[in-house]
Amino acid sequence: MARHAVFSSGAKLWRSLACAKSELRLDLTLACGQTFRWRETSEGHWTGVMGGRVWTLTQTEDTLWYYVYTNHAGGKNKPEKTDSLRIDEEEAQSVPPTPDPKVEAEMLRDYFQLHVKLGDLYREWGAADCHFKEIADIFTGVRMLRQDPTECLFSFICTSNNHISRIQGMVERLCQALGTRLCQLDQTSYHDFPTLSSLADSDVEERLRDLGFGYRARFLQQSAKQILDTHGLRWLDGLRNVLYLEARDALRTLPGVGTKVADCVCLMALDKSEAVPVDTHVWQIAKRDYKFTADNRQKTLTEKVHRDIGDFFRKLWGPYAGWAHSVLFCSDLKKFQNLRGDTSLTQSKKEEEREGESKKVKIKRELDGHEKKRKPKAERRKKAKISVKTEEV
DNA sequence: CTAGTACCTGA
DNA sequence: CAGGTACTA
Repeated sequence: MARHAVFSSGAKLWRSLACAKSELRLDLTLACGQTFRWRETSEGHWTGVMGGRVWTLTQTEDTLWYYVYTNHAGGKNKPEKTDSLRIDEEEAQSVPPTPDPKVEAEMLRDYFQLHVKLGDLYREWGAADCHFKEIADIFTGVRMLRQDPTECLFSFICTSNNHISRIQGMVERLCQALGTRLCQLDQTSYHDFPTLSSLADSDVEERLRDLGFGYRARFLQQSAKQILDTHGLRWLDGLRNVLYLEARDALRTLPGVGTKVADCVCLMALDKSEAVPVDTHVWQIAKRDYKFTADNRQKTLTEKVHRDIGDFFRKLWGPYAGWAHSVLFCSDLKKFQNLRGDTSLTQSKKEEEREGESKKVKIKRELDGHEKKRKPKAERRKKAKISVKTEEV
């Protein structure tokens, strides 16, 4: 049976890419909640599915090492159930992985967006924001992935009212139930992310409910169906070519996709580096570390708070605000607190300040205050027929 | 535009 | 309650 590749016992089977740890930290980038598809299969080794292939990644100080698995699950590599005719046109998309070092290196460069010089950005953010500077030296190399739009969207529909560990399990079950099987390594089988048409099948809601998806099961199936019925297979990918706010509004017409999820997909899959996903957690960060106070002490995360916090961070960090946000987000995750040294002390000091609730510094924000009025979701549906030029391939 | 509430499930 | 969204007052 095939095993997970380990660098120390077969280094010559691996390929490499020059990439400093300051530009990319696999552990932080792959486990900070932007993707739910990678696992640390042995120390420092991360295994997952990307671009229809199974990879194991590891890194040394100046090098990113990768191993691509070629052995398929032989014969029965279809999803458990396929009763859709539309499958065929999609299968053309998932290229059978013929090993090609050039292609694979390029896939990685694209996935990790290595053309973006993270070190330079860190310096800029640190110069503009002293709190960021405190964090930056420890949480280096937190990089935005360029994920597949379909995978990103449907993964994040699962995140509502939910926590990371459970989301990971759900996404795994989703792929297992509806995705093409790629290979098996040790006891683990790896599946591709389901296609839109397999997600749109009418029995999907019930199947996913049985798998513990709760009310999100309906959202997943309905969103897939709505995309195929009213826009088409390539629509999501096409949103990479339109402006941030247009893509965001388009996504929000889908069931189960609100402001937060739309911003996640914009940032993580649609090349909108300025998108800042605001959840309760980010709101806490804004209040605690940036003394951000909404004008009238909002109780809930309203549309206005979303916009104000997003604008605040964009003004502070600039056009890559979404990337900077992910660094702070990562640094605040419980599972990474062990990395903090001295800063955790200043951190707990800040906690105390928050308890005290004594001094509130109002931050001035210029509000353009002109947002288009929104219709109820059901009505918006048809209108979202924004024609989008699909990407030339 | 804000506030409240239901929605699945498992800690 | 948890990294929300949809619907209603």
